[in-house]
Amino acid sequence: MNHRLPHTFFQREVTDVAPELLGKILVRQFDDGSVQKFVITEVEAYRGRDDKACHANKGLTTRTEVMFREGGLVYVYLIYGMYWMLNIVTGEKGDASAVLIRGIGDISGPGRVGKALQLDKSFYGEDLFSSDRIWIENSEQKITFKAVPRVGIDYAGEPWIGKPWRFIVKK
DNA sequence: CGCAAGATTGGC
DNA sequence: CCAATCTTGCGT
Repeated sequence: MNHRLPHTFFQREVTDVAPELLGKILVRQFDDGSVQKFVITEVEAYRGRDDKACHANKGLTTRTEVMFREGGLVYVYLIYGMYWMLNIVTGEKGDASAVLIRGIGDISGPGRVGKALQLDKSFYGEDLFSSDRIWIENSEQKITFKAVPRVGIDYAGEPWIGKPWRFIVKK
């Protein structure tokens, strides 16, 4: 029997949480009551204020405010005016770290993930343990993964570009 | 208050 | 290779 991951699972080092999320089950219950479950297949870690590729590196702003809270919350934002990125806040309060969900089930690409889950700004700050719309369930499924550099962050410069913080499930 | 750019995608 | 489309953050 699956059960939701507790807050303590997320309140750890983001580089530990990210790979462990692979193989876990992302559950979305839509407004009409239907439920869809997806296996998490690809994630990226964004590690707090020091990480120049992380939105929180510019300090606390209206947009990143939720990342500065405790792990276990949802951080969503609109990119390029059309794609909702789904992130999970990790670490202790003030860590400002998060995991970007880049792939679930057969869907690959963070923009398509947001589209499939029908995300919008109302998910900002959603609590993964108490929400009745979106949460993550544990899984005993054993998976193997590979770690490679993140994409789309050339502006961050080294050493951040080289960090192998993009985790992908191996088939 | 105006403007440039973004953790992307898909179409030409 | 570039447009779509809109919020945020920073400069004027």
